[in-house]
Amino acid sequence: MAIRPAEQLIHKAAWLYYAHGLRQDQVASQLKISRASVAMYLRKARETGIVNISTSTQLFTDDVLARQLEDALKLDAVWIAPENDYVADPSTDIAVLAASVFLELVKKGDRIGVAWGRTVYTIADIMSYADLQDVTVVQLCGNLGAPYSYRPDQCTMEIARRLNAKGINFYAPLVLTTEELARGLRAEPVIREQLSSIHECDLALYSVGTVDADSHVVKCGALTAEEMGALRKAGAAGVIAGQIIDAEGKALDCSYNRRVISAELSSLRKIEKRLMVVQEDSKFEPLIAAITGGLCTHLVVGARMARRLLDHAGPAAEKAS
Amino acid sequence: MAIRPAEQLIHKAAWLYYAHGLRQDQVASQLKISRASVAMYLRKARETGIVNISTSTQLFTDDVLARQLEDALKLDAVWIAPENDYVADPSTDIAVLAASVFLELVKKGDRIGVAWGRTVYTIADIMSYADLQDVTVVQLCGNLGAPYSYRPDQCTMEIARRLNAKGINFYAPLVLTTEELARGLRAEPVIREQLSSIHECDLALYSVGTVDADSHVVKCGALTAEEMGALRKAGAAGVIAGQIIDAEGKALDCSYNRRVISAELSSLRKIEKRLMVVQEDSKFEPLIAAITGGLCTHLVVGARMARRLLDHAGPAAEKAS
DNA sequence: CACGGCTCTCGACAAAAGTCAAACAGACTC
DNA sequence: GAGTCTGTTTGACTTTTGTCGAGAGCCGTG
Repeated sequence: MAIRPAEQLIHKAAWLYYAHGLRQDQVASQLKISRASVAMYLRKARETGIVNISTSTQLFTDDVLARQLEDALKLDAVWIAPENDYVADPSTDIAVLAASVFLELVKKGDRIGVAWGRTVYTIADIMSYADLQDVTVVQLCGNLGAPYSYRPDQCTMEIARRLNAKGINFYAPLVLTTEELARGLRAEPVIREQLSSIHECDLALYSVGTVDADSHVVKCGALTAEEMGALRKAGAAGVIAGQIIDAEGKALDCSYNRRVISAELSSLRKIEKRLMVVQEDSKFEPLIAAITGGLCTHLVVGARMARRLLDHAGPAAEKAS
Repeated sequence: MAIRPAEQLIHKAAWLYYAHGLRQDQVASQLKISRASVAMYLRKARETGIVNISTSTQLFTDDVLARQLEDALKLDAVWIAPENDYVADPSTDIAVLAASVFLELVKKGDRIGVAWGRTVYTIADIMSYADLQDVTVVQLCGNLGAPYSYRPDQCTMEIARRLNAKGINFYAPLVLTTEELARGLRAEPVIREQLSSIHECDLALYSVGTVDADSHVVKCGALTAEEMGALRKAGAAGVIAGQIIDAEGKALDCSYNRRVISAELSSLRKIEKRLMVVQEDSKFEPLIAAITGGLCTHLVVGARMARRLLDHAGPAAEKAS
C-alpha cells in the first residue's frame, strides 16, 4: 500500500476544502480525482484529526452557577451541562462536554494521566480525533484481568488513539490478594518508575466511584459487596483510580488500599490540571470527598449536581466569610 | 433586539450540531425552530469563532525543504507553501497558510504584536474567526494619517476582531517631520508605556518591506522615492515595522529612523515567537537582512523563496561546518 | 395608533455533500 | 502466472445543507 501519496492527498484535500474554502468538486478537479474520493478523504481527515472542529465550551462556563461553584469550591474551572433540557440523555451530554473540555485542556507535549471507569470510557468513546504531537497518555492505575469493557488499559489506549498520542500501559493488576505481593510488585523497577513518574503529568482525567454494592470496583470483582459494606462502615466515601478514599479525600487505611497498585493520591495532587467528570447524581458524597481531598481542579458535572454542590458548599462558605 | 437569547441559541445549535453530531433537522426540532434558522445560526457560529475549524499545518512542515531551512537559518519553525501547483494564486496560498499558522501559535492569554503592510492585512482578511479569551493585540508601530487601506491600526483592529480579542492601538503618527518632535512624542507617558510594553508580547506578526521606489513606506508617503534611493545607498536593506534596517538587520543610523515612532528592534527580539510572512519573491534581500538580525523565529514563505534562501544559506552553512 | 424600518423566521428550491455497490489496482501467496 | 485479498476509485443515487425572498413580529416615531 502506498501510504505516502494517500496521506498527502488527504492533507491537500483538507487544506483546500477547509482552509481555502473550496467546494468538494473544485477540490476534486484541482486534485484530478473524483468528488466521491474527496468526500472520503475529508471524512478521513476529520477522523484522524487532520482537521479539528471544536466548539467553544464558553456557554457552559458563562453560567452564573459555574462561577459560583468555582468560588465556593475553590476550583480553577467548572463546566455545567444543562439537564432535562433539550438533549435526550443528560449523562451523554456531560460526557460530550467533558470530551470537549478535555481536548481544550490538552496541549502539545503534554503528559496525561487517565484513570478508568464507565465515565472515562464513555468520554474516550465519543471524543473527537485530534492530531496532537508528542502527547503521552499514561495509565494511572493497575489493570483488571477480567474481560471487562471499561478496563483501565482500554481507557488509556482509546484516548491515546484518539489523540494520536503514545499510550503507556500499566502492566500490573489493580488489586492483589496479599499486601506483601503488592509491596513487592510496587518495588519492581518497571512499576516503580511508572508510579513515580505520574506526578509529572500535566493533566489528569478521572471520575470518582461510589462505595455501595453497585460500585464499579465491586462489579468488576475487585471487592465483594460485603467487603465494600465493611469499608463503608470504616469510613469509605469514594473511589479514585481504584483506591478507596474517606470523607476527607485521604486514602483510607485499609487492607484493600494496601493491596492496590495505583497512583498515590499525593502524586495525583501534584498534577497541575485534575479534570474530574461526574455523570451520576448518586456520586454526590464521593465527589465531595474528592474535592475536599484536593483531587480536582477542573470539574464537569450536570446542572442538578451543580446545584447540590452549591447548596452544600454555600452555607459553609457564608460561615467562613 | 434581544441579544441574549439569540446568542444562547447560536451556542446551543453549534453545540448540538458540532459536538453531538446531530443533523440540522434534529437540532431544529430539539430547539423548536426551523431548519433554515439552524443553518443560519451555524453560519454565525462559524463566523464568530464559536466553532473552530482548523487544519493541521503539518503538511507544510513535513517538507524536507522546511527542515533544511530550519537548520540552515537556525529558525524554530518554517512553513513552505507549495507554488505553481494546484492553487490559482500562490501568494494567497501563503497568506492562507500564514493565517493558519498564526492561529495555531496563538494561545489564550497571549499578547500579540502586529505590524502592518499588505501581507499582514491580507492575512487578517482571510483569517478565520476564533474565540480566544484574554488575548490582546497591540500595534507595533505608529499610524499613517492618510486614508490608506493597510493602515497599522486597521491591521491590528481587524486581527483583534477576528480573534475576539482586545485591540490596543497606537495613537501616534508613524513618522514625524523632525527628530525633536519624535523624541518628544516618544517621551510622552502614553506612548512611552506602550513602546516599553512591547517586549512583553508572546507573539509578533509581521512581514518585511523592500527599499525600492515600490516600497510600501514610499507608496504611503512616509518617504519619497528619492529619499529611499539615498537610504538605499546608505545601506538600507529592508523595512520592519516602519523602520529601515541594514543588511545585518540592525536599525540604520539615519534621520528617518530617528523620526519614526515604532517598536525598538531590541524589543522585538525579546518577543518569544516572531512570525514573519513573506509573499513576494522580490523581498529576498530584505528577508535575509531580517533573519540575520534575529527578527524572525517562525517563517512562512513560498517554495521558490524557500529554495533561494537555502541556496543562499546552504554554502555558508557548509563553510561553517 | 398607524407607519416605515428593522431584524428574525420560515418554506421551498437549488446546490452540495454523503453513501453504496461495483469495478479496479496492487501486493502477496501458492 | 493465476488467484485471492485488501484497499482505492468511481458514477449514480440519496440525503443533507445553503440560500433566497416572502412574511411576521417588534420597536421608536410622527
